[in-house]
Amino acid sequence: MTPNNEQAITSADKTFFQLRNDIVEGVIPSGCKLSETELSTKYEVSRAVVREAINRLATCHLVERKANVGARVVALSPEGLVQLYQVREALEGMAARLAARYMSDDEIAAMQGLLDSHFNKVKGGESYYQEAGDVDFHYRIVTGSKNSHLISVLIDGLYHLVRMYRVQLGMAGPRVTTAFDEHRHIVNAIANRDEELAEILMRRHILYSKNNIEKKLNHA
Amino acid sequence: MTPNNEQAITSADKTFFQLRNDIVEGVIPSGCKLSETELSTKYEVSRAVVREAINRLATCHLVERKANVGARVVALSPEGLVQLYQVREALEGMAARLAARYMSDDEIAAMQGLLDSHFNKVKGGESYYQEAGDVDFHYRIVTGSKNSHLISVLIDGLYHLVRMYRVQLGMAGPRVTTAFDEHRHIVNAIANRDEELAEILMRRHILYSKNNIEKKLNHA
DNA sequence: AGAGCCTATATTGTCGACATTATGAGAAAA
DNA sequence: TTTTCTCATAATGTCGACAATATAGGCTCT
Repeated sequence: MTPNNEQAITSADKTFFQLRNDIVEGVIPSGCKLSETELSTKYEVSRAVVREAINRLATCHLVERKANVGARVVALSPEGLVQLYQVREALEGMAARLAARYMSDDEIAAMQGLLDSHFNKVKGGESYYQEAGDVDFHYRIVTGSKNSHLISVLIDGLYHLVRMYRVQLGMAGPRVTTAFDEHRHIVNAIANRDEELAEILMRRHILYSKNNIEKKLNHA
Repeated sequence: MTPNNEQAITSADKTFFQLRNDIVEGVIPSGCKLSETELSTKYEVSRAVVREAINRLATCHLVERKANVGARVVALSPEGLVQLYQVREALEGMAARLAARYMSDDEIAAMQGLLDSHFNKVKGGESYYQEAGDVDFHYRIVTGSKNSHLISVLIDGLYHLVRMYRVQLGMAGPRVTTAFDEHRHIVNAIANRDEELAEILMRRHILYSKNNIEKKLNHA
């Protein structure tokens, strides 16, 4: 489960979160049309709140909207995945660089502790912690950048799309231990305040990750 | 003037564009509260369309919205500017890399021609073409990346904020000839299909640009 | 007088109805 | 049979009204 700091206060929030989850998890399949009236009856809210929720989904690139026509859930494609990871590489590379610059010593220590616990769990066979651990790791780096643009684009936007690809392509995925090693090296670079290395390692990490997921996509 | 490919078809579009322009140009000052009822009477549209427009402005980070309270135009700050340029550096660096990979020879030739014409104009003393030329240059690189995420985040989002800083800090700015040289080198790298160099040069170009604008901001 | 509560007011959030636009079925003409 | 025009229908876009919430000002109590 993705870290849930965001809490719904308005009704549109709730609808947005629910819709987003249903789309990411594939409950609402890719390419499906989102009818405002239909959803408003289904979720028992006004069409206005459904409309606002759909607009927000559009800014996340989870749905595509055409004026006077409606909104459809985005189609997943190899090109879309490549483009997504190109942006991730740029943005998370910068995030790692800034994390090396701005994270407090305490934050770094906490992240190291997190990695240790994950390592032990994976070593102990609890492989289902893998994705949560990966998400948590990237999440901390991004927030560690202290850059609100970076944070919002990645956490509010791209990460949900990434997860959508992962879920709908059935990525229970291997690459556990190797990813952990990469995480470890990145954290070390950050702990050493080596901005350059942190960025490079993060970019390579994401490139590997892309290649891994791409392989699966082409075989499916 | 920023390249206007986007055309308003719905009434909410028109209101959004108008509001965005008024905010960027400083007609609606930084930090100002955006009252839905007030704007709806002013622009002679329903509150619903104003609401939608404000929501879109929020996704551009041009206004900040709090539930049950309202929206305010973002405050400009040195930290905000630095963060903005950090993201630009990452994203446009990647855009230059991808432009070197994906732009067609025709597109590159056209961009070289554009630079030539700008160079002649600036040499001829028409320095007021400077900003339009700069915008056009960056615009072409970004679209040349063929990456829809990159394009939307930069062109629909960050560029308006960048322009807001420029306008409201009175950047008629120098740095004309040096920026042209940097542009020239970037285009050369792209023409040579040298992805690595294109990215590095673009990142440095944006760093210089940031330092230049930062200097002005601290003196003001 | 000052602190805390409470009410009045204005703003945002939500709703249902109407207006406008896209789309498909069906009829008429070639 | 195919094409094109028309129109019915269903969706989105827009609107004004009502409900819920935050804020400011005054009032009470100490």
